[in-house]
Amino acid sequence: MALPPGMLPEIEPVSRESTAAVIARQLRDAIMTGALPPGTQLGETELAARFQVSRGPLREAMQHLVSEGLLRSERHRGLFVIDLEPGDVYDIYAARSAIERAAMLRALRGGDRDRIADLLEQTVVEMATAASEDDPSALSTADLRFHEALINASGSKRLVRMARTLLIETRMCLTALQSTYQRVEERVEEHTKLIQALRDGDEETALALLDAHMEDAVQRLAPGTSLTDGHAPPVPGNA
Amino acid sequence: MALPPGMLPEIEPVSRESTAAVIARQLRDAIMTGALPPGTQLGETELAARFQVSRGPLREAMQHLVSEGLLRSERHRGLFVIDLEPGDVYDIYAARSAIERAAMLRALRGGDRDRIADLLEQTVVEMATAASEDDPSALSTADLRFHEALINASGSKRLVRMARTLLIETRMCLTALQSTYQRVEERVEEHTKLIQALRDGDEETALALLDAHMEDAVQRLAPGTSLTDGHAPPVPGNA
DNA sequence: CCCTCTAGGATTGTCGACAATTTGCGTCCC
DNA sequence: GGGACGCAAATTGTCGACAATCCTAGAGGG
Repeated sequence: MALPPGMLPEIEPVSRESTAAVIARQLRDAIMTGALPPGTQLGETELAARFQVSRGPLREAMQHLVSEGLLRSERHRGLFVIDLEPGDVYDIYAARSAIERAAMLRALRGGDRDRIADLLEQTVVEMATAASEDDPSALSTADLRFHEALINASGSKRLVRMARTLLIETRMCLTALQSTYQRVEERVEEHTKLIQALRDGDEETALALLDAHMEDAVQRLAPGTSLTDGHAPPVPGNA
Repeated sequence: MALPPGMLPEIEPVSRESTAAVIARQLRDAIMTGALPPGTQLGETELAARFQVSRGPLREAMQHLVSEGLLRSERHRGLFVIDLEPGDVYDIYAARSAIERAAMLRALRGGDRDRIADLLEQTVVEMATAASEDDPSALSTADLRFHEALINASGSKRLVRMARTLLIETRMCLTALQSTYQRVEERVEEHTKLIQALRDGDEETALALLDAHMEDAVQRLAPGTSLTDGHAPPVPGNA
């Protein structure tokens, strides 16, 4: 170990990521941003040619996305990008509400409230920047990064893992219904208030704001449904 | 459609499940029950021979289990059954608490409280039977089935999906620390009270009982940690 | 005696080809 | 003209072999 530590940061093996992981990430992004619209069929042969790999690694990537819930697989038929029905929007936000509530609780009680608040504020700055530049896509990305950061801050491996798919699905929702969104100032403001409550250690307010945040989103994306009262989703595409 | 409906129930194609899914399920069970102890290395070649399939479908099954979090994959090294550290126990129950709280809320507000309560009571009967026969393994299985039923009753695809891995990990915990468990009557009683609160629609009591149930389990499995106050897990194996 | 380098074995990663299944269309019979 | 049957194309499922990578053990040199 002749090299002093800290000199060459992040010098990692040329291929630190498996081929399948790279492909999965690319497809994830494509699905998330809407480049691959819901319902499209993904042919293995075609994709293998596009990525210049064999069908083996590609299948692996696809299966990963299937188990994440982004693709649905029909045996001997093909793989399709999931399409989100109104019932799914309800379901996604109900699940997110559960996860983020838990994450917030752990952040509140975990100790480093100020450090976490600082991290979150960073993403709000990104939101504000995107808002001032009138870039809805970047705004949604920053929004999601806020929630991702909150969940990461919880320090729970499993909350993080479970949230990954949910946040991607959320992004799909936002992409699909980008236009019908609220005033950007309001959207930024909601997050700012959330951070303040966290910084103050005000559990009741923080959880209430979080619930309201989710409730707002659900009512905007799937009008007529509600998280708090157990009102049935319009299209119950659930098990 | 000459056949009257309801006559031949569940007549499905001979092989409705993919090969990989069958293998994955078998391995899942083996891991869950402790037949494959934590830390075991799973060689692809060896397993492929045991299951009499090629490495293709087998790899697919393995990758599925990896993404579920039951196996950990070290590139070019092999696949290993995860071993749960005390910090993981904390993490598992924190996540379960979040999921089951949400499921309980939806069950409470969803409508069919009595129907759900009946379903749950069925699993408690299983628990009582296992208890009277002094079969700890069956008791744990029934216990898990209670919670699985609760989450299924929520009607949320995503809660169900996220809970699957958690319940398997819970089973691993119970298997590993089977002996140090509480009085069986108490264990059955806790679930019974939970059902009663659900049937009554008493949200406050139901949620409090659920929290207490989780807190009890965590303190038994990982003494010194607590879910409710944010007390740090002893071995923070988290990100 | 310790460190380094090298060769061996074993395991995973990748590939191309073959087999099984499904779907859609064309044809034939009624 | 309507319906059922059967064929063919396309796609997924499966397989065995080859290549790349990593750990281990041993010899050699300092």
